Amino acid sequence: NIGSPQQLSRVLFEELKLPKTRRLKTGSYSTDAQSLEELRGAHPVIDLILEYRELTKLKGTYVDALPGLVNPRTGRIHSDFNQTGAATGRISSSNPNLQNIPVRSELGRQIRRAFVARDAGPDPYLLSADYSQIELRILAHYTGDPALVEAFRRDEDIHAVTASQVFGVPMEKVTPEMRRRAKVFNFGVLYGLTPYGLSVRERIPQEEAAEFIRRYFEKYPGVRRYIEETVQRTRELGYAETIFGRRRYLPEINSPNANVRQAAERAAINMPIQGTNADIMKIAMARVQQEMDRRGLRSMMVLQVHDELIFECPANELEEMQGLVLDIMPNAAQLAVPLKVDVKVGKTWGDME
DNA sequence: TACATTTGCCAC
DNA sequence: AAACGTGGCAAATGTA
Ligand SMILES: Nc1nc2c(ncn2[C@H]2C[C@H](O)[C@@H](COP(=O)(O)OP(=O)(O)OP(=O)(O)O)O2)c(=O)[nH]1
Ligand SMILES: [Mn+2]
Ligand SMILES: [Mn+2]
Repeated sequence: NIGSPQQLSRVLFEELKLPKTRRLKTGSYSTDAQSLEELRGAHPVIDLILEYRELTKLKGTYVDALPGLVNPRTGRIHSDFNQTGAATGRISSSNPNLQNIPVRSELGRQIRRAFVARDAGPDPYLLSADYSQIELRILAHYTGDPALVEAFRRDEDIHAVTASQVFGVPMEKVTPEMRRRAKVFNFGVLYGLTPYGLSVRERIPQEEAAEFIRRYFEKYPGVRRYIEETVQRTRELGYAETIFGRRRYLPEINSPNANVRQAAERAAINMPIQGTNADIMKIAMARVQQEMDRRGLRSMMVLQVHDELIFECPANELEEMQGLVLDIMPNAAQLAVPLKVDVKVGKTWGDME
């Protein structure tokens, strides 16, 4: 059974005697996609296993599961949005989780296309409003770092700048996939990614990884100061907090166990920023809905995906809704840098422009 | 049958 | 996973 990591591991490492991957805490060898990537070329079955994994993941979690969750009365999927779902202040979504609908692979995007506008008037559309580089903007506010602050006042795209530098290509040649990986790098380094971690993820030598991270902190020196001050402050107070005062208690930050303590330190670095994002979003949601009610619009707020709101709108309300979210969302908080929101419109969630 | 744990992976 | 953070879900496996 390819779906059993235990059985798969026995075939790969005992019967086929392929090179051993990293060890899990139980002593077995990992068969996750990251590890299997390294075995590509060692045996033709590896590519097939990776393909099997992608297909069974999408089929099992989404394609098979979602149709059964359509409410027969409304013909719609009704997820739970859990107000206290996350320790940072984020909400979570369950039964089903609509905050992790695929988007990355083309096959995944096909699943997203199943979410369509239908019930808002005679000619309904979906409208999405997503904050641009949101946690980097909050970081700029916290740190006051000159390079970060200047970049956002000039409306630059830091994810793209990082991509251009890390992949050694001019800005015009940065692809969406490169920008996505640069995003992982930007947030990863900010929240404690180590040279070891980066070397494993990007399959580069640890020295090279260390050099990328060194350049990141050299470019944005305020970030290191933020990290050190935040960890120290959390040690003293016993909690981390957002700009708006939301707290997360982290007693483990004073643990004698170094692993436990360091994990708490990374959580402490993350919480004020991820949590402020959540606070801003909650403020924006309340104000947007209030304004929609006040104007008596037929548009509906249907989804929240952490820094993104999705509305189902009649065609004749699209322009007004775009104006409304662009008035309210960027002004939900006044930070040291502007907040920016990207609006897209489409018939399905999978193709929005 | 019910529930917990482990492994893996989707999203932000 | 010691080794970015925050979640939820499926399948296999183990226990009661
Ligand atoms: N720690 C961490 N946070 C992430 C990661 N991916 C997304 N986030 C957080 C930080 C982002 O600012 C926030 C919203 O995600 P988005 O995909 O919308 O990215 P972002 O707004 O930064 O860029 P964008 O301009 O919308 O493409 O979620 C990640 O891999 N690690
Ligand atoms: Mn965003
Ligand atoms: Mn987003």
